[in-house]
Amino acid sequence: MKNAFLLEMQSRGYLNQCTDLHKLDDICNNQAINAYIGFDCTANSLHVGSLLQIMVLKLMQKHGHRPIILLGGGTTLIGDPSGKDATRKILQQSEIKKNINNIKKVFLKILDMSNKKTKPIFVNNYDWLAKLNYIEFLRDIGCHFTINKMLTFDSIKLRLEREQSLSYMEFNYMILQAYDFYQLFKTKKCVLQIGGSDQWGNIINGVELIRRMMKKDSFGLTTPLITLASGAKMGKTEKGAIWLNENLFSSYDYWQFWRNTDDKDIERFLKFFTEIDTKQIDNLIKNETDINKLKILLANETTKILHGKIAAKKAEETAKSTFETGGVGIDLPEIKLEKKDFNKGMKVLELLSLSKIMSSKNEARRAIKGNAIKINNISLQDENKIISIDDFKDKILKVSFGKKKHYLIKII
RNA sequence: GGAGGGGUACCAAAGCGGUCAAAUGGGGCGGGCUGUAAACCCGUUGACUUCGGUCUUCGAAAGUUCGAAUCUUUCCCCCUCCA
Repeated sequence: MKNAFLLEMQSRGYLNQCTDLHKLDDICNNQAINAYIGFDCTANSLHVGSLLQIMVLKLMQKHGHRPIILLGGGTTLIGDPSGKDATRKILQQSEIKKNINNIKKVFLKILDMSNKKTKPIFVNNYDWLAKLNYIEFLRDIGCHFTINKMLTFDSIKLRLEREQSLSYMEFNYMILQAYDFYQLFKTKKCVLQIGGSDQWGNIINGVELIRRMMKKDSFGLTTPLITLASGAKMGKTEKGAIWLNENLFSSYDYWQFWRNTDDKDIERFLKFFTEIDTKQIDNLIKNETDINKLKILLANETTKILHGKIAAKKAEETAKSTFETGGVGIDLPEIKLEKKDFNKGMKVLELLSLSKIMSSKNEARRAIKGNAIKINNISLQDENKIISIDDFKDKILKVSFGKKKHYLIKII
């Protein structure tokens, strides 16, 4: 392999499987290619679980190739059964549209929009899928798929083996995705589809379909599934989702997320999620004795990519003043309350629940009993304490829950 | 369509008339140790409370009972086998 793009894919650990790496290598050496990745639009933001794919798109741009971003308004209506035990909830179209708009913002921030040659193309498969005629589709496309083979794909097989029901609607998902690739191949000269390793089946179906329909070569490539050192999937879980959209997850929290990376993950993550040269990363890993410095580097670089330099700097400084000197950082979440509420003083329980720091008074009580609440860095023992104006310094009250969550209550 | 099994908290799963706001495990959150790490140990995990209690919750509704997650009826949903 000699193509710079693919070599870097490899050295960063982005390569998992490819339909024909040698041929793809040749093609990439001779021309700039268009490649696509499809993103699921069930939520109104992507989370870090999708970040690796986005980094791949960014890397393509770096090497002069053009990314195509498929925001699947059509397929989201169906729901990919890959890796799922149960049918997803069915979304309304209007909701999907909203999601797409919001998700798109992240790409505009991360990817380079200025270079005409590599400027990403956004497509929505609703545009072609919605127009399909059922009978025609079955005759033209459906005839290329055998049930025998479809049943052998993991997305289907696992679901059936676990005796979970699979609707006919979901069963069709892989055909639609194959059709997407075929469309993009035909209309956008897209020769490569990239996806997570769970997409392998869906991807090779597309490659097959293109071969059958057009007698032409196309390629599929998957990235590895990233698991955390703890074994958990990255970015998931209902409560702890690490959203990429800033309105759902602040740049400071994002910085903190990376700062708290497991020691064992640090090398992989530097390669996956930053643009630092891989040789330089190897050096850092070898020579840096303070792993926390690497974590800060990781946090800075990742935050820079998503939220920009200034946000990264602010987050770093806030972390410094909050964790190292116990002070007050500018980037800490601010909660504004009115002055008149404090005229007669306010019970801490009231304050904690009203400010949404705690979701209920009971929870606040429990936290106080568990020694988890600090007011202006002083551990709070008395759940009946009354907070008055005098407790504020320069109209600001610092409230901490645990060691890591700090809030500023501001009087207005 | 016929026969059987089942729906319990974030998830898995016990309970099968009162001692059940519901065992246990996982997850979450917090505390300790540390390095804002891991591992480990401990606590906590429905809401409100004047801390005495009060209210809501075991698929839904109605009923039996002094008393129901537990019994009865109807309905909804899921699974297995047969057609």
